[in-house]
Amino acid sequence: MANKFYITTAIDYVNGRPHIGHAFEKVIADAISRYEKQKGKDVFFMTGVDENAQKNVQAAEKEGVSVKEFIDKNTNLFLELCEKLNIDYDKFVRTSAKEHAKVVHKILKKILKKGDIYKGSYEGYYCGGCEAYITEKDLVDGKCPEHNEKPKYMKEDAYFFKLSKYKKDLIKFVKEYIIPESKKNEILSRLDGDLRDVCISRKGSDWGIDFPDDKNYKIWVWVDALINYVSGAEDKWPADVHVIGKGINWFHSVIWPAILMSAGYKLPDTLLVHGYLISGGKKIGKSLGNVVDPLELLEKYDSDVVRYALFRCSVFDDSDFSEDFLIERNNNELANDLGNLVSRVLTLCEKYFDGKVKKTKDNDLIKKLDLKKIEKYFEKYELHNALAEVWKFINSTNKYVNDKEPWKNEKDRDVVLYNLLEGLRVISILIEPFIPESSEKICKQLGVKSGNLKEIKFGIVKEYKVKKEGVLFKKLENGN
RNA sequence: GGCGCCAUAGCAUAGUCUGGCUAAUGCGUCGCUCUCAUGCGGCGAAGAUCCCCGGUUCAAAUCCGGGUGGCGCCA
Repeated sequence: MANKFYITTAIDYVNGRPHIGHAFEKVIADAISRYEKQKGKDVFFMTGVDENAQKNVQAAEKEGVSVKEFIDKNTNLFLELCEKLNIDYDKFVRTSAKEHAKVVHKILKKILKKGDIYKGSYEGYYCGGCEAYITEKDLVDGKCPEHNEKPKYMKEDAYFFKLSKYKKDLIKFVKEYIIPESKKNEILSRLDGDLRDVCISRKGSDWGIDFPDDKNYKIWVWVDALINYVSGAEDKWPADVHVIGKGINWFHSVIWPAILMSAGYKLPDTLLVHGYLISGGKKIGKSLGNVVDPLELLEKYDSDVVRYALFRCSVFDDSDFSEDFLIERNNNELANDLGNLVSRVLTLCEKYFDGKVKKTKDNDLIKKLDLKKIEKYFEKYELHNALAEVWKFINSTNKYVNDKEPWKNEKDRDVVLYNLLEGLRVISILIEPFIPESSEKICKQLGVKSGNLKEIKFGIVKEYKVKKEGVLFKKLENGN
């Protein structure tokens, strides 16, 4: 199984429509997944939704529909998002599935057997938005700062998980687990302090998974949700990469590994913590009126255009994202740099050789590609840097056309054009993880099959028979 | 309140760990230029007290101390 690669995204709450951050996360995982496939790995890519959260119940009540109806409707929107974004996932999990509950029970029973769960009582403020207890000192004006709602004061008997027991093991594990460094340090500094046991049961709800052997309680939704990574693909476990947003770092960095340690499961290899997309320097939120709806974007723009704009954001740092940003990237980079390059090369081939270009020697174009650097960026999951490096080669190729002036220099025109076609073929491979549809379109016009990483070298195609087919990227009007 | 991160042209960033040529790149602006191409490509120019004050050093964007401003994490 050395060749297997199991990657997941977080599972999304379905208490509302998908927002642009969901799209960002899926696209990151998709690019990694596609790249690993190009490397020849046996990839399994899982994404999905968390349907057992209490906030789904509240949101459904607000709309006056049944919970089931409500989550089905919203889950469909997340499925639609994946489809329109061209997310090449292998499985879409839903935590309302029966098999999921079975695995949750299986794992909880193992933890019970290990003696890591005990009954105690809990007293404190509970925020429905966080679905967690928060301490009094964190309240701002008596409200949860994250969700801007008043937490309820609760006192109840509850089941606790002996998280504190795993402190030492967690510190050791986390050092090799979290990317990037800054997010790792945040967790390490928290682990450096007191690590309290965590309450893992909830009373007074009829939504969610029953606690094993005690129907008075439901399992805390976070425990339930995390186990999706195992229940959704038991034969694929452990995961190679979990892709998550920075808001749920603690649950994935500490609680999740501790559950696995206790239950005697293997641990995941890497936790990739990405940043948030922001707008005008501010967090995107309904109250600020700066929400970017990915499904609306995908109505207006091709999936590759949306994907490309997302990849131009830093994976780890918060980045500004807006429709104007997308339009600019489309016009300057997709249309002018890449689209125009494909167009000019193919026109030259058709004009001078009727589209037929034979293999020649003397390659000087591909030398300008720094593949090692791109691979290095991918290994570190710095997708934005990998993409920038790919674009450098696209720009070098444009410069090569200018320098060689094949419309003027007849004598080595065939050599220059063969080099350019090989360059386009290599580009089609390099851009595939990011903008797969465009990659496919380029291959089609070149008359070749889409390639893998091993085929990034000069002289693979003996003769090209190319056919130009329209433009790759249309220019977009601003503010339409 | 505790711990941590950041501050570089109009904008977005690299460079800081391992101090050293006229501080780099992209967008934007301006100029020149090609004509194969999607009014596109290529070349060039202008534009920065590298947040402030002080220290270490032959030499500081880089290291140290203090200040200011912004951000993150805190069960």
